[in-house]
Amino acid sequence: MDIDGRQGVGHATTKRPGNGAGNGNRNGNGRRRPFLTSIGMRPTIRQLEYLVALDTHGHVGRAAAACFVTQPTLSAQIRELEKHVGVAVTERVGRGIAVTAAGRELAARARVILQAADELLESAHRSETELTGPLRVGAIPTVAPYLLARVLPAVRERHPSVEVHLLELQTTPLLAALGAAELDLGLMALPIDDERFAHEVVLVDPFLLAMAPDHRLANQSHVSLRGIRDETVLLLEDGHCLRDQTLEICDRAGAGNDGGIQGTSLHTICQMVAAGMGVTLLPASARQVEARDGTGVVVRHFSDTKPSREVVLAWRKPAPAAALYRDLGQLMASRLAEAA
Amino acid sequence: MDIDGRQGVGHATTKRPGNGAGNGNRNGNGRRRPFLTSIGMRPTIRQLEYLVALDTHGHVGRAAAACFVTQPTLSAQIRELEKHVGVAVTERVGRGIAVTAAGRELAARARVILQAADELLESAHRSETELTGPLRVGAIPTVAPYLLARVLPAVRERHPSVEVHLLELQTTPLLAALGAAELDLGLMALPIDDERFAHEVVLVDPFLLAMAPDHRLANQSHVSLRGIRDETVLLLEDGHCLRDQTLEICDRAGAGNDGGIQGTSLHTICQMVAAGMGVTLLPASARQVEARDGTGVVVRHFSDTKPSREVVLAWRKPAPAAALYRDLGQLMASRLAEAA
DNA sequence: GCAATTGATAGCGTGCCTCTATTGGTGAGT
DNA sequence: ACTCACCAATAGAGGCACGCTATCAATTGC
Repeated sequence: MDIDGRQGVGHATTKRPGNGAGNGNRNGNGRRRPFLTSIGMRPTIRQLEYLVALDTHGHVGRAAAACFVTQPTLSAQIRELEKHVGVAVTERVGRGIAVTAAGRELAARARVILQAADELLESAHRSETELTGPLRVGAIPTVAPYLLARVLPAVRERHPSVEVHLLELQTTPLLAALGAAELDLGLMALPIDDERFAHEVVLVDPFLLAMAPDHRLANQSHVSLRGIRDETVLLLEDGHCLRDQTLEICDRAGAGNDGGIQGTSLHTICQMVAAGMGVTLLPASARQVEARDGTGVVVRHFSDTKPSREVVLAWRKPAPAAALYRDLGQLMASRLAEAA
Repeated sequence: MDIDGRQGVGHATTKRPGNGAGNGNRNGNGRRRPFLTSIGMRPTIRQLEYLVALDTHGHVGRAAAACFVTQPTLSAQIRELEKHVGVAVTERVGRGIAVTAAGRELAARARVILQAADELLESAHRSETELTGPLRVGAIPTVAPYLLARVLPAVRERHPSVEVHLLELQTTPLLAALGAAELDLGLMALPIDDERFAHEVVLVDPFLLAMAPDHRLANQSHVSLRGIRDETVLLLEDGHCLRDQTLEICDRAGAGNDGGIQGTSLHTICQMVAAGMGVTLLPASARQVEARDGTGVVVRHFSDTKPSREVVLAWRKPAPAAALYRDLGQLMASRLAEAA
């Protein structure tokens, strides 16, 4: 269905039944509405309602009463519809009327259309308290693999008729897409230095120190931040916010980092850790996936400071569904909290 | 979908966006249109077109141009739609707009509706040259079992999108139903003494004399009409036009008929004939079914006069599809002719 | 910072939809 | 056979809503 497409439906002589068209066929640009276009050539919803009522009651007067209009009104609109579609839908029989076979066919189709219109209204009404339709969600790569599986069920449950489209993007392009309304929601980490966006914290995600099981720090139950000063801390490649957060923490720990080794994903980094190439800061949310038994990676909590990142659900402040987004963020937070 | 039914969709505060309602909510009977009814609460087709255009182009100006209206017009209608359905479909982003998730959902539904409306138009257009929809056909019992199977394929072929509803009725109730527009077509035998109906002869159906194989007339290749004077001619029960036609032919042959034995169907009559209870006049159209090998019934042509009935397709003269009906009758006639 | 672009708003005109009142036509009752 | 009741179509008038032009507010790009 291309609203712009001109389809070769005949009937060049018919005039649109439209609603108060002013001068109708011209607009300011001097462009002329071509006939043979699908715009404005369709019957009115109202006419379809009248047709259905007429088919249902088989009686003009009662059909009009059912539509809460007078009999001449319904008669006129039915005649208008007949003229417009080029086929007789009624036939005088005795002192009443009968609906023709073509009319019954059209009425059946009209019922489908009215039904669809009602469902559209219902859907719209649902949209006031519930997310519906295609919801485009962006998630940063260090969050998507670990948290989406845990929060999406909640989304589905709270908003059954939403259709989630996922996109994995790094923070900067994610925010750009969010700002351009190419995305509706972002699942990412603070900070977000942009006044256009609001957010709800869904998880405070502590960093753990990940290392090979035979690492010298592995025999302690906790490690101090200072302990990583002399370690090779493996980093993600540029663009990942997790890289920046890791660098900042290393800086706080007084550890210089040359940034020589870069991994393309957290999973890759962990495999390098398992290979004994170094340690890394692993978000606790990734622990179950990346540091479970058999992965060759173990984690240790930090003893003194508790470095962490805040994972948030973000959206454009003026988004009409902002309230729903915030509720959704809170729901995600509670689900993640009770899972812990 | 009951056009009359009040469905409990909330939104009592919304006002219909309707088209020039005059005083709108009242009609002459003093009846007041209740809120919470589905009548007039639906969005306009036009608004749906605008919404689809907006979703397609993501740009108010271009969407308006695609709809051949000015930008303020489209903007206003979109806002009207938003007010009406109670949900925001656009969101300002930068100097342009974006369609919200709810708006995309509504647009998707709107596309379906517009598509259905286009199909309705196409269907209506087809109805000008082709029968569509539920076609209610009545056939008399002495025609239905023998001719329907031979003419229905032609109907299906010529009018693929018609849905034939069959009813077996005797002539009188058939004409009554046809006159009351409870039927669209009748397949029956002449005469039709009613000026309200037109007809097209589809078959001249000669009467044959049916008898048991060991009957005294069976050894002749042809029988004369006089030959049935002394025979017991089995008759259908009252109400069948075939009974009246048989009686008239017997009268012409000078045969008195007491009408003592009556069969409920032609098939029953033939079984009685096979049992040697008498002879009967059998329409040639029924020959293949009722007098084929193994039925115990044989037929002989009449030698002198050629009595027959005319099977016709009948319809109300003012029926809008009268021309199509006549064409259909001619098609049936040609199909039956080439089958012979 | 200025100009161009985009969408929203204001104000106005036209025409379609709706109404009331009436006519034409059919069917039923006396 | 005539009259009355019923039904749908037609005529005429009015009001609201759609659509237009003109303008403004806001944002982006030079």
